[in-house]
Amino acid sequence: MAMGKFYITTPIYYPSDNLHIGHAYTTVVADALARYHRLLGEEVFFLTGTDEHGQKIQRRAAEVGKEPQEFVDGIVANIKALWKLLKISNDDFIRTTEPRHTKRVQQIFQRLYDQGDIYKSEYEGLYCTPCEAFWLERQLVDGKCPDCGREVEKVREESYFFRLSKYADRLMAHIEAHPEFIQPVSRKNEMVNNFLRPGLEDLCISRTTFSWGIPVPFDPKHVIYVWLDALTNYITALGYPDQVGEGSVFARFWPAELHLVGKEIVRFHTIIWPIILMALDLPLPKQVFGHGWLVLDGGKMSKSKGNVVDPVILVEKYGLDAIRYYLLREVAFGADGVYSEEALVLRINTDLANDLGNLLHRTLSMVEKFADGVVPAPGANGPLEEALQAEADRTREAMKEHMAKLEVSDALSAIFQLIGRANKYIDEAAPWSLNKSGNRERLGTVLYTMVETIRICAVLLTPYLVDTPVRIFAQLGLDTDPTALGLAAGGKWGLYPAGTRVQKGDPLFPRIDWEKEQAEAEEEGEGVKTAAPPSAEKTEAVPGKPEITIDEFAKVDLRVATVLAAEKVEGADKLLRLQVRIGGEERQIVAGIAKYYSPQELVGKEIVVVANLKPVKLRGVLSQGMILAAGDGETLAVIRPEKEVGDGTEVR
RNA sequence: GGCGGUGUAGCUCAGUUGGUUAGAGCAUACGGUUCAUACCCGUAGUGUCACUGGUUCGACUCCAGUCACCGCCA
Repeated sequence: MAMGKFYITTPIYYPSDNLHIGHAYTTVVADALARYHRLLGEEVFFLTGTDEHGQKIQRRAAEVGKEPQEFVDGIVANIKALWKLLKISNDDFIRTTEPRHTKRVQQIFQRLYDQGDIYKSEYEGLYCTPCEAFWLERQLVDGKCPDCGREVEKVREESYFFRLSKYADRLMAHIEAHPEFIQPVSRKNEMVNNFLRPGLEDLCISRTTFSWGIPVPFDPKHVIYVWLDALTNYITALGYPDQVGEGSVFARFWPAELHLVGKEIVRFHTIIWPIILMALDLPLPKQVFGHGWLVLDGGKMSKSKGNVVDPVILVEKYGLDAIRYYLLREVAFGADGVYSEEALVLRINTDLANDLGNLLHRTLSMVEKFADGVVPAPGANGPLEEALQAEADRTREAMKEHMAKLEVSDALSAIFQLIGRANKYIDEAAPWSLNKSGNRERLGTVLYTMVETIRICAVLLTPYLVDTPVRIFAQLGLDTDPTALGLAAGGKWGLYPAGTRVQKGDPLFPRIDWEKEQAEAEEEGEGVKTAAPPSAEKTEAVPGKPEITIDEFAKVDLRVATVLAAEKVEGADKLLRLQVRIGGEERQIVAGIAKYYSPQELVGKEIVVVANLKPVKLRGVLSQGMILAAGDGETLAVIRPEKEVGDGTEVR
């Protein structure tokens, strides 16, 4: 059978900060879809990357005294490490600062200019010089800059514009003719009603107010603004426009089947991007899906709110597949979902530990106890077996139907229904009774059926969980790759070779005692809390600790930080929750200083923090560092630079 | 202010073109089982389907209005 191809993309992320669980969510979903299509036997190209230009990055880099390229290199390394940790199976990773991208963007710009779709004109706006930002009349507060309150001035700036208006009708027609193009449909309505119906204005696509970008090829004082720079990654990564001949990656994979994007960037992907493609005379992507956000109680997570959830910490704590499962299962795709660690633990315990993990564990225990660890050949099927096999087939079909509609959560749900059926089957078939009564043939059938159902579940789970299916296969005594045969063949009943010796191991997912965990976190919090101010007992001897070398001292990254906000941690009388800025980065630090400082008196002050301390949770609140303070238990003083030096400055 | 959406069991949500006792998972209670990670299986629920009015033989499902929340835009 001739198999299709599947080109899927994530947004390219902006490396001004490390990524949080929300970015991981998008990418894990894309990964599951990519793995699923590979399992179907399709040729898949899965692209992700980073959007590295722009004023914000230029400024952040300057704040920490780095060149922009050096700055993004560091963050991009972290992003790549994160995708590796999450076992993201992307086929390429494009950075907009790579020569392969920049030269192609310039080629695209040149072509659009040559054919008259880009023209030079003037942009007039109200400009705040200190903020380097343009504002509209109505955005001003008392005629002043809404950010800093200073005067704005009317500025005329020469700029390049892209003729969006020219293609508006064509785009409208395309959206009407292809209802699946913008998903979910609520997003389509927003785009049509808010932008297309009122009419499109030409788009300003260059800037002269900053320099960190791709220069306009024939007018280098302009840099190409984000639209043409970032969106085009989806084709430059494939080789467009210079490597498009027969047999090229571009020829094979464009147009994309799916651009997965956050709902905040649907507009760019459904209006600007298609029009760029139309101007280039290229086919449009089949679908742009705007998914919801993973929100924490109260709002989108953001650095400044201090509610950022670091996926690295979660993976360390709960394991990769637990996190992947939670992300893929908990949120109905398209809608916003609420993240909470408690919900995560609940999912791990009920679905992964109780249902799936225990199913494998109890099955292997029975194979060991009742059949000396070797899976018997099945005898004749009874009605129970027929029903379960039919259910397994139905599950595979349900999974396919849901995945075709990007209903990842529902697909997983279907698989776990089968797992539930398997648990029920065991109760109904009651192998322990068969063992007691000595009904060997029937017992063999039942044990085989149990094992084979689990094998099929493992195959079905491979798009979502990456380590678990392999572990299941290993415990079942199989040394093959669960994905090897694909979905159709590998999901078929009866492939498990009877006579195989099982290799029972540790439970797949240990149950997590949430209550206990919370209690321990509290205790840990108490411990750190008392450690934060140096303890009184140590003060009698000055050389209280063993000698260290300069290298050992150098491991501690001490930095000046500016306190942006502070508040008491609820339920803890010693703890303050501080939002601090360390150069380009904002963080939350919990410190045991509430008895000595009111929240207000630190705001705006520069303090010194240990920036590379392993993050911990105190009273359930994440603390990403430690502040330095001198104290003897009676008094306590936060260490501050003797004069302002700017946050991010190294202390040594 | 414009456009759109949501409001269903304690919690998170499903509910197809209007049709008999409104569903699932989790949590709760009770029962069963013992192979298993105090696990699994079964049973039981509780709901004025936001509110008001209308259309209809019949509305959670259609229409109008009210309230609350949310999204996009201005």
